[in-house]
Amino acid sequence: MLHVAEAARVSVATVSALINGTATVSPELSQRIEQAIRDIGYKRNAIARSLKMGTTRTIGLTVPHITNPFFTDVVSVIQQAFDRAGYAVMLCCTDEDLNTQDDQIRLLLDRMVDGLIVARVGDGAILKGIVESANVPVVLLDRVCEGVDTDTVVLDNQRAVFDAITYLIDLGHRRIGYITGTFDISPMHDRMAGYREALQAAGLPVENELVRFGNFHEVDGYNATMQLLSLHDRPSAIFSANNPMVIGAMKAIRDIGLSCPQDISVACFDDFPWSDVFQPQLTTVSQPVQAIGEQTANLLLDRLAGNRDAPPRKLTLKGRLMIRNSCRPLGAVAQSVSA
Amino acid sequence: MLHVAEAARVSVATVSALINGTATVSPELSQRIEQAIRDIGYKRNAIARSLKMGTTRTIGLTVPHITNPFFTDVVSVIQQAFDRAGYAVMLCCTDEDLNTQDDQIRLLLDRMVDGLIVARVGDGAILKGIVESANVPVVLLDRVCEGVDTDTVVLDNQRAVFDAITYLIDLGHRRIGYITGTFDISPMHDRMAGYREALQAAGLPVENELVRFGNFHEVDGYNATMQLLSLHDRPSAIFSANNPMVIGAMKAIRDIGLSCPQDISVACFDDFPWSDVFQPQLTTVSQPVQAIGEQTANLLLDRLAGNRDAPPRKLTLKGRLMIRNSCRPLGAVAQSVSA
DNA sequence: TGACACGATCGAAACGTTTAGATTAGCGTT
DNA sequence: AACGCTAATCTAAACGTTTCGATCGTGTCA
Repeated sequence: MLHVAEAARVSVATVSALINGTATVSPELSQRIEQAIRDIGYKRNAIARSLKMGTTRTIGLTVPHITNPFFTDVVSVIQQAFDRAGYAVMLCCTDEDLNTQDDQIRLLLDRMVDGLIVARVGDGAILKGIVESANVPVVLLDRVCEGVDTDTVVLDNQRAVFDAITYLIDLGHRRIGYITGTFDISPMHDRMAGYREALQAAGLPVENELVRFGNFHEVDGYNATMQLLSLHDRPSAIFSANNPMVIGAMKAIRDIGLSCPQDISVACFDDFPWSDVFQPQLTTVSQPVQAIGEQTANLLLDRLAGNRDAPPRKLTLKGRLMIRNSCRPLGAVAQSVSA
Repeated sequence: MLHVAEAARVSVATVSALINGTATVSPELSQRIEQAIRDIGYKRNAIARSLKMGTTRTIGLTVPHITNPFFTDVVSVIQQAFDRAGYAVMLCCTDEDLNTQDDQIRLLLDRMVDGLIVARVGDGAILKGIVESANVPVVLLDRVCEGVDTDTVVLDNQRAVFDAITYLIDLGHRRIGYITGTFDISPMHDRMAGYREALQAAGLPVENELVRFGNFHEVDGYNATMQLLSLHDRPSAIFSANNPMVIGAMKAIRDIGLSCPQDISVACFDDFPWSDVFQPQLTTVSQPVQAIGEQTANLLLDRLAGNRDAPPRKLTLKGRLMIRNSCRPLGAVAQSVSA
């Protein structure tokens, strides 16, 4: 900017005024300045601007895994929304690791991001401290964090799983295997509650041997399913509480020589774009990713626009059970077995 | 830092020296400073530091779509690599739009990113100008850019498609539909060359009616396949040059009442994590995403480590044909038809 | 004609760091 | 006792902006 000012024989203040439109500058000088800008190829240094203004027009976004299609879709929507609003997005993947997450959030705050969207991981204690000491708005995505009182967008997970399990029960299933991630994040907790609630509502027992834990990855779903299928009285249906693990479940079913839905019914949380096309067409709980992404972005953009003092807002969206052909009525299975 | 200095009764220079270890500071002052840092909860302002140092420890990454599993995987690997190296990643999705891409790259450069990874879009002319005027290292990912002489990581696309089409020909297919994206990006150009080459090597004609263009999205694959299937003499196999479009192709096949591989064989570029599990199990060209991501990151990290003057390096990796069950020997098809 | 308002422009401080060079103190040498 | 050397510390400039308040013509009005 100094060079531009010199070339146009004006002060830097005038150049700044013209660029930002913060004061009127005469047509004559305007033209000289614009010419100089073109000649020199001047670009405003956003870092210096950020330092002076105290705002970076950048937000931080942390998600557990970007390869999980749910997060991929949501990240994509969020990225577009902030792009439209002239913000850049710094993306971090925490890989479901607490320390990584804390490091990354600190990194983002050091860089003076104007806001933060966090699909958190693990225990919320440190997060709570960070969020409270940071003086930027934070939106929690997908996962609530007890004790952290801030804007949040989540799904009604309990209800969604309740519906899915109830559907299986209505089909005649009585022993339903359940593969879950660890309970330290709220969706896993709430989904499990939906499982329990559905069984209890149908007067069925919640059997510990039917509930298996994994660490969200495909391999965990594989191992969990192997265990479920080697049970003495094996389940007739399996529900996976997330989407990568169901791939593992399907591999286990294949490797053990069974097939879905003939031998075992399968449903899971989170939809795939190809669910309609490949066999078996999975019955899933579909999350409104577009809405989730947009609402999350809007909550943060609203805070960034200055609405800092409004009380925390919590948005709860509804999932939708997408019934396809991966679950069979148990009557039919029983018949074919007895036949 | 000023407050810390005051609280510890030292100068800011000493605080800076201690924090960065750029000079020895006495145990006594060290302790006072560290205490003050803890008391105040001081965090170094990375923006001010960047302004002074001329480096942000941030890189920019632009990809056409983050929802394309290929880019998702690569982005994930790159993100991890830079995370380990202490860099933040600014992610931008260009949505295959040239103007969006140019805007985003300019945005990233204004923010003084230390380096750039670009999976480019459209015509490379503007990109060329931007890259040359930017004085940061740039690595081209997945797509070369004629005229832009910089580090590049690509797949041997022509060879990969040659292998895939040759495989189909060996199965007995003679009329092979080909769905491609526009040729302004090098992979589409090279893949098409592989298609031609394979046909010519087998003495088969390249028929225009069998080649359909789309804009990379699922819906384009759908439309293209609809056109191919309504041809008077319809193809016995279809190859999709990217991965979202094959989903559309499968939907078209289903909607028209055909099935794969019984009625039509299908193969495509880019693997899915679930290809092994769902039916039909797609035969695909698998890219070594881990290696691509790592090599790309390494090239840039090497430049960032100071190796600026080495000549541009171009890495070409090999794809791998994953043969599954979505392609049928044409003999068998012919028999079942004639039977 | 002098006072005044107004529009255009500029000078300089500030944002929070890093760092070159100056200063100071302590200590051994001669 | 004077000197020089080293280690520790500090002063102040610089990075590239924004912005407050000052300055300076110019035209208007009493």
